Amino acid sequence: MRWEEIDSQVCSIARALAIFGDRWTLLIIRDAFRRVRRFSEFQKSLGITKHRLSDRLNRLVESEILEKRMYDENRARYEYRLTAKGMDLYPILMSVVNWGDKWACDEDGSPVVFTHSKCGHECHPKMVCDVCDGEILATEIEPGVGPGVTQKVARGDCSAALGKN
Amino acid sequence: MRWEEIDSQVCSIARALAIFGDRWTLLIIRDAFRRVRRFSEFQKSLGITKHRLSDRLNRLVESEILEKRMYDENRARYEYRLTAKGMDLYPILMSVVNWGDKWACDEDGSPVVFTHSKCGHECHPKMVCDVCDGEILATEIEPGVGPGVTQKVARGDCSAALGKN
DNA sequence: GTTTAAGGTTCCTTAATGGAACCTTTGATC
DNA sequence: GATCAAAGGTTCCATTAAGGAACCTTAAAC
Repeated sequence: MRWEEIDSQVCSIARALAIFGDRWTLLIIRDAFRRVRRFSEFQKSLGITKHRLSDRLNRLVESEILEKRMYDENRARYEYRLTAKGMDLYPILMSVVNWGDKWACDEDGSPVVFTHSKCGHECHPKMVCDVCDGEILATEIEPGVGPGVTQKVARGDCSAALGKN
Repeated sequence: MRWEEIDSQVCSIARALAIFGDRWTLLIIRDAFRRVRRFSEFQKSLGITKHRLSDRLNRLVESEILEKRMYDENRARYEYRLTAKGMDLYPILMSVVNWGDKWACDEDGSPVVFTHSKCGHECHPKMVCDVCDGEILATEIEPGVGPGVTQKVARGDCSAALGKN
């Protein structure tokens, strides 16, 4: 299978990674959350080539994760801002930060700390079950076939074997 | 900057993505959580070429996310299993699933649903503040410079400008 | 003694990336 | 009014990564 075909898998991870699972894209999104908005700012922050940045920004606009907005009519200058779809990527970045802080850090500690303005405290986000509020652990979660598969099988769109994905 | 140099940034996201932020790697980890363990199983599940899979598995073993364990002494057959460091990637995958279910799904719904064995209910993981238990929203989190930067600046290891990263 | 399977490696072609140079429009500078 | 710089790109080319097929090795299976 080619990389471009991975979004044909009936899997939310594969479909999501088809959008932002390549080099640079998540770093661009990280910068967008830091209020980086202009082409040259992204380029400076990332050190990516203009060509590559242009390509990635266009793909993110196509995917509706960023929107391109003109901020200077005379000079046709644009900025890129997160859409609602893009803002929803926040928990992904936070969980990456958490992992990085724990496993990819030097002895000095976390480069960035986060304050939860709602409660006023420095916080370490954690993932919990929306039903019982218990922390999510890999060993306590049992995956099962969902409607995205059963519906297709019922219609004969795909074989039952796809349930694995 | 070259992609291989991104882990030189004083940023947990960059350091983490240097490990698993390329094509295929997170999908391999996804499969590992599904109890895929053998070379041929990964290959079958992903459709990736043997060459590429070999490269990615070796890198994951080097990064101590997977460990290579012999399961047949006679034939020198190995399996790849998640380490503690690898198991800790679970929240990242869950947040990717959540996003994919919401934004990269067809009308049929989620391909996979998750049951929290601890409470017995189907659950949708959410990210909360470990202090006040309120849900984490991008607009309510204020990032600040952490010890990973201030320590380095204090020692003169890097300029104060790095605080941005 | 020929096949088969697991778990790779080698070799070659095609696609993605990195780096530099160049382009266009406007506003500022001399 | 000519020149220069900045934003926001595009073009071109060399290098690196990915995809595909063929091949290798070992031991068990037929």
